[in-house]
Amino acid sequence: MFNPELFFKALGDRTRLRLLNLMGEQEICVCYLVEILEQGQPKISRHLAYLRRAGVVEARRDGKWMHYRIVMPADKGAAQILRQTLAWLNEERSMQADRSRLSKACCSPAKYVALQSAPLPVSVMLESR
Amino acid sequence: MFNPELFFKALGDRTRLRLLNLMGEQEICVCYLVEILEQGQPKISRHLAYLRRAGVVEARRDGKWMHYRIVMPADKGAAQILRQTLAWLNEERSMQADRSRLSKACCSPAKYVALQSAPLPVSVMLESR
DNA sequence: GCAACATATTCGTCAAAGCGTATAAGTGAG
DNA sequence: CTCACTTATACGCTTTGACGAATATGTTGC
Repeated sequence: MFNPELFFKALGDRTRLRLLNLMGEQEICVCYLVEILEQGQPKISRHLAYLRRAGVVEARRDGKWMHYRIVMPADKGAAQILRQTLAWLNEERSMQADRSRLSKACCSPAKYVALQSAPLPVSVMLESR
Repeated sequence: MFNPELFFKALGDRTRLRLLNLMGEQEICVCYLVEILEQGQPKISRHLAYLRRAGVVEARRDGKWMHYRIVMPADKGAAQILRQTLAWLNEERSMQADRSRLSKACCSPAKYVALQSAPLPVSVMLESR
């Protein structure tokens, strides 16, 4: 029982698309999202809540931090469209720029005052072992 | 230069999804849309205008009548998502019911007072030759 | 317990969008 | 030109949603 209207409403906002783009395949901490998008923390939080209500993302608590990840809808059709959308975003220059900034931030979090003690995304942690 | 936000906003409304579902692969007259959805004519017209602004449909005038059809966006990613969305809608019971009512209305437009002289969809015209 | 930190929610305001009613615009028939 | 018909738009109203600022909630360490 999936609701297409709610699903597409969730995708109909630039900030939310940018968030989904940054989550991509991997879980990511809210503090990175705030830092990369350069938008107020409450704004990011509200959009994440919207995405969660729409069933597009899930959250996991890790001490003080919250990690968000994309969750593929049980509905096959919705899942396929979501995957397609992520691939589509991948081709946009501004979305590529966001991901590029994320990589940089992960490599040297000390440069970003707000990220000095932030937990790295899983993929970066694996790479740096 | 396609705008994902606008595109998804266009898909984020139940009435518009129903309209797209009815247009499917074929052009269709506004009067049928009004009749099948059982919604006020101005409402339908407004949603069609929204879809047109978003670049998802195009209109063709035919005397007093206006025929709308889905137009695949030039952007490859958007086109693919739109196609998948239509296929997804195809699986919904309520959407199937809409299409079923459309077929019935086309077969016996006389039953629908408002459709007595309405132009048939192209595919029905071909079948009835 | 408290203080510091990360995140979520509330509040007030504003713009966007949905709706029904009424009306305008475009077309064809007479 | 006028009337009948189809579709589009304007108007007023209500709801939704986006935003920043302030505040609340939840966690860790002391």
